[in-house]
Amino acid sequence: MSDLEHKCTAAGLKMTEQRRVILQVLDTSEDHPSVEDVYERAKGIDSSISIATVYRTLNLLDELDLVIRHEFQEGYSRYEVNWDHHHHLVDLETGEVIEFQNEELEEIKVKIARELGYELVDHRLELYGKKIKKS
Amino acid sequence: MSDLEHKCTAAGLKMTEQRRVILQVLDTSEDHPSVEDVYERAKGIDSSISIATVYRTLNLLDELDLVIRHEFQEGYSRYEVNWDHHHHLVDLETGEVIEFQNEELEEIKVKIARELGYELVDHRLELYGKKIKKS
DNA sequence: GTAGCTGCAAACTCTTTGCAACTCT
DNA sequence: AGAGTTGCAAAGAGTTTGCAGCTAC
Repeated sequence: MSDLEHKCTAAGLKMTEQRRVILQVLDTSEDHPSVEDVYERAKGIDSSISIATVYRTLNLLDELDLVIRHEFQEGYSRYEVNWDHHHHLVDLETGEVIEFQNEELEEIKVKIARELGYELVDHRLELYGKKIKKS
Repeated sequence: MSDLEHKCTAAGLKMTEQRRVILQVLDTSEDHPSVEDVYERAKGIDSSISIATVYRTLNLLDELDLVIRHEFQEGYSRYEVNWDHHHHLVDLETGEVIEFQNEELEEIKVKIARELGYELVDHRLELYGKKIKKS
């Protein structure tokens, strides 16, 4: 039983076949799949699954904070398992998404929020860039 | 003639009555209005305006970088005039949006991108927090 | 047994678009 | 005059939902 499954049952969710499949898809995806992507991959394992179930499951996982929903200005959502905290750099030429972490950044964000009189609960940072060509 | 109007005509856009109204709305809005908000405010000035025109105009202004489109995880876009560069802290309890700037942050972002082999073109940062209560 | 979950299809929200009429320049 | 713009209504994309049947617990 996977870590994700544990967390779901611990939260009181019934572990149905469909959910098991969706969790497996998320668990083994190295990218940031859209709902459609998750649906297609899940259908490869169990072709009877419905996209409504994918939507409902991803919404549940998002509420439980087991998954992170991204809106990279594309008009739809993309998801990833909420393992470690990191941010994204989107390659504007290829669409490739690169993950990174930066401790200095984390400290500054907390500091900024505190200076404004706020306790930081969540935040999002996305960088958009072009690859530097060697010349 | 407003600064925004100047930039639009300079970009080759025809200055129609509808555009003048939309620009005026954006110019005088202190918040981050949705398309619906802009539409409602514009109708207050010229009730014959259509929401399709608002969508088309905001898309044009976004392409010209005269306006910034935000997606605060709400399922729709919000806009603001691209005057000075800043970021947002969203109050999770009231929905209030607070603007801030931070030079240190700007430097780190450029540095992170460069370390990943990228030239920073654009970026978005949003903080989500709760007001610290005095006790 | 039953509360919760599913698939289906219809509905909903936000946004875009084809078209004929109109209007800036 | 002519290219660009508009309002309208229809269509499109993404997402949610009501319902009857099914399933994990």
